[in-house]
Amino acid sequence: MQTSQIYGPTLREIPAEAELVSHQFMLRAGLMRKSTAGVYTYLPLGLIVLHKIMAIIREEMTSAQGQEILLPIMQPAELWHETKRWDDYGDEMFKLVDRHKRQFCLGPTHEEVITALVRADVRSYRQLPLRLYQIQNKYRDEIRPRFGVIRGREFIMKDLYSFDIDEQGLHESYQAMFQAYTRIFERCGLSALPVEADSGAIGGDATHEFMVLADSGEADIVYCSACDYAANVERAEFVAPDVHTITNDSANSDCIQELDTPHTTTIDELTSALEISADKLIKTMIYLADKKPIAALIRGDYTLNEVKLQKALDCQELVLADAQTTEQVTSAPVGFAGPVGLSIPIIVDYSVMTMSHGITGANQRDLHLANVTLGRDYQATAIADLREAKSGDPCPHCSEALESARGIEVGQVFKLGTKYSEPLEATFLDENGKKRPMIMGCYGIGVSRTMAAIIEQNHDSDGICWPINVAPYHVIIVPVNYKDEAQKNVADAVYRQFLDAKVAVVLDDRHERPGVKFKDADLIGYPIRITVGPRLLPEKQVEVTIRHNKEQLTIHLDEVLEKVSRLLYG
RNA sequence: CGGGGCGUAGCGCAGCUUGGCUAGCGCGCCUGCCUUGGGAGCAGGAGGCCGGAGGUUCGAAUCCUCUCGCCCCGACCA
Repeated sequence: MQTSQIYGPTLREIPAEAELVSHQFMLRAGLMRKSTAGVYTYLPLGLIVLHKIMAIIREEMTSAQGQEILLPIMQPAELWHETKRWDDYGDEMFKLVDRHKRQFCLGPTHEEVITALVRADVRSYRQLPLRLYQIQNKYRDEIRPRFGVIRGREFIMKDLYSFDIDEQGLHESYQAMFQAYTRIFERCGLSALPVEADSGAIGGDATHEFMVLADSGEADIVYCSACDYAANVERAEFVAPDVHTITNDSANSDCIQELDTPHTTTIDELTSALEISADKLIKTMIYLADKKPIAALIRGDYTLNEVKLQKALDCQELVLADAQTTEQVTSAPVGFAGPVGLSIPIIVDYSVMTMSHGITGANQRDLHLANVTLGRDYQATAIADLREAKSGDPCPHCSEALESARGIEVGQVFKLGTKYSEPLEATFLDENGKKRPMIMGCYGIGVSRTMAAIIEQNHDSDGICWPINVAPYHVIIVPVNYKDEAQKNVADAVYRQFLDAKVAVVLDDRHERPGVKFKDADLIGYPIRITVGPRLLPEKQVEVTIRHNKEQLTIHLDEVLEKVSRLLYG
């Protein structure tokens, strides 16, 4: 291919809308253009990269006994009603109506359709296990599309669904996918970390997310450098404290004392007014769980994790109560809530179990209570792990201090169990002729997002440094002056030589000044650049530049194909 | 959905507060000359419904109302 023929206009300036480097470079290098918020057109170079990522995925899916199919984007509402997700998925789903007033959605995910497909055709355990996958556009009406292709409303995803006869089979499918994912991201030139995760709206038991560590990532994760524990903070657990410590401590505690705390409503104000540290305080937060008020208690210096609280409460909707509700429930202004005397459910974090001299709100204006003790002064409806993990917290496996990082989620694997096969009645007859629901798993990779993640991890100030496996082309040949007969002849000859050797090569045949061509080559990120110029040509030599480390080699024309091939393919 | 910001040439922006001549600048684009090792130079040129609708006014990019779109922060998510 010749660069003059490639439709991929490069931009000198950074488009105002792009915040992340990956987004900026994808636009500047001419890989894609925006169509509307969260929706993009891929141009030739960008599409080649996508195809390369997909090819890697397909190979690994095939090795893991995956079979490719293509499910519809447009899906009927009835299916989604069967699993109750038509409403549960809510505003995030693009919904549409046909001329007969029938309702449809653009698939945000495909559990329903694929389960419906399999239930129609699979009846016997002899037909299982099945691992079916697709690479398909998905649609989610994101509240706020962001970061270019990383949070789009239309995006490309690979999703595989496994159907097994029992837990053991599911476990094998899960492991097979887990390992395939590890290989896929490695081959894409990414360092991706599998972390324990929360299963969210899709539901299910075990789940891991594959995170590409990047400061620009949206997910907060913690990991242990002493063992292999790693988790999304939504999920990261704390070990429950020893029960014996609790009873002993509370027996020794002093009686409740009232503290005058005029206009002192926040943790910060309390610590300075009372001259104590935040770990002596008990934060009481009033939430509305499915519209009913509940109180959640956690130590003053910790952050409450709403995902954990929602799980502990087993509710659909969880929001922090408004001021009015809080005042009604606690009969005090916001900032003076406490557990003593409350008549709503009280969920207590582990951190509060061992606190015998806790300071809490008194449910009365300008008043707090000291020495508040669980079991004596108030009762817990439930005790749970509600705390959000952060750097320095103990690892739940080995107690070493955790470290924190941010990550871009590029893939996730779920054990779904019978969450979809039961409501959708995807069943089979086992060897005893007994009807059983299939045991399912689902496994996704954000393909378009992976492309952005690769750029986040592989770039410098000049542009993208594509890993070879996903580079749109491997080599670019840049004649310094293509109008110069000698340079043109050599450049053309080297180009032909590489073409014949089946190397993915482009020739910069534009009559541009060299600076322009070098800048574009760096921006687009061809792994190897071969410069044909007047300096070395008399010696029958060319200059070979390695994009990712800027290393330059002088190579004789007779050896250029061989040496470059070795650089590329080892 | 709450908070903030922005829509003026393909891209990046000025002009708007205080209404007034033909709406500007840089980059890109076209033609010619010239130049060729890191986004050159000279000369000429094309390109605008100033996001849209309504209003105020003798007169609106500029003021008012409504609307659409885009971006950022937050709550939600591959």
